[in-house]
Amino acid sequence: MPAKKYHHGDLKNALINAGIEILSKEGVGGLSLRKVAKKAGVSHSAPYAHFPDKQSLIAAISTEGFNQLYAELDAAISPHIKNPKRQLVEGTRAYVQFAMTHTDTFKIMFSGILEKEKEYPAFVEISCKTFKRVLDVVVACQTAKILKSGSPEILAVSVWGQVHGIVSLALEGQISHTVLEHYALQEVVAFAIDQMVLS
Amino acid sequence: MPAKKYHHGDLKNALINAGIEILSKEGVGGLSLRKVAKKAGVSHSAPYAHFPDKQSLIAAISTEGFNQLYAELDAAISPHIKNPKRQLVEGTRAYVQFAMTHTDTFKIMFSGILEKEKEYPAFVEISCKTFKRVLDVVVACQTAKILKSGSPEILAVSVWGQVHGIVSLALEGQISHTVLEHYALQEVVAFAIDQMVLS
DNA sequence: ATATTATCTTGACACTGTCAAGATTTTGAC
DNA sequence: GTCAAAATCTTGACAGTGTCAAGATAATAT
Repeated sequence: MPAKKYHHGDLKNALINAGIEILSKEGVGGLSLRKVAKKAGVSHSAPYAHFPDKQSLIAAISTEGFNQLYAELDAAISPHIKNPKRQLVEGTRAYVQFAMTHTDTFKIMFSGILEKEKEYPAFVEISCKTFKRVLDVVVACQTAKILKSGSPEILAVSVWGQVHGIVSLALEGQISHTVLEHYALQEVVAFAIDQMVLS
Repeated sequence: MPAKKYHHGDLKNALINAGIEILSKEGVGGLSLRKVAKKAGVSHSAPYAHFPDKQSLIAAISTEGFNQLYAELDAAISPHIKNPKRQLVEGTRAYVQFAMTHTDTFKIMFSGILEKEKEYPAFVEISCKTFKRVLDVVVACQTAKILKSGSPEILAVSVWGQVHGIVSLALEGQISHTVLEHYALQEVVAFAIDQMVLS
């Protein structure tokens, strides 16, 4: 860390990381461009040299979140090339783990705070890449007769939606105490996935 | 509509309705207390006589949304007392329909914009009541051997999460074009639910 | 070395949520 | 019915926000 120069050197990434940090400490509501700028040690308008507007910074943070999610998913799945069922189980476990560990990043990625996601190519790319990874696992499970045959895309959406929905409801406090007091979220999701598995 | 008096008469509900209207026209990002006040024809501070803060108005709007969701769910389910499977099918259809028709109300209900939902008793009540309604259907399906036996609460969470997750992903544009171009959202959800049904 | 570009600062603007002080109306106690 | 208290609404102010314009500074290219 050199002393503060006029030019920051890597402000763009510094802003993204400052944003992620604020997000985890103050939540989505506490995330402002000016706070991010201050945390990065620059003036309140400096971010505009790197992001055309706040939405664009949010897109960058979300993209970074997706990159991390993909990495964790892949790390959980890859060791089990020969075992489709464990791919499914460990993948969903990693997804739930990510959501619980990086709650607010997860929210900003999926809760519609980012309004025109299609306008951010990097976001679309990693988002599609992630879905493709899910698709791979689903196809592997289909050929192993662990999941029903049929359109793999729809089935992948079903599986992802299943996990995503339960996690989302839990994060919003919509899942009744009687459930979450007796079972950990991971168990609930595992149960749900088990519901879809054949035999 | 009487001419404008100093006292509005039913400002609280007028504010809620103005909020819902703004929500549907400008989305979550366009919802501000001052716009709501203007639309209701009062000064920018008038809302504070009825809501302690913006979160509280959002809670009221969300509560109203849940009331409507419950009503539509119930209307779709009740006609089929003797047929648990149709209860399940028509209930999910109504849920998807609600989300597609009142997209931004749905978002404000479930996307964590409301930060401390537990502090709003009316919200908690209708939210629990809705879950109970889902639970009823699930139990009926279990006794009819249409859904697996086991903890009905977890199963209800699974079913609700399944539908909710797919709908949420679709609303956020996270479901690939190749899926949503060839199948309507209702079909995708129906497929997913069919996946859980026995036989 | 100089011109161009990228980066950053300062200052301003309209908009936001929120509060305080006061005006107006309704309600309740007698 | 009168009058005090409470509820409702307005006006004015404040700090914080996203965003833009103008200018300062540094890096790059010619």
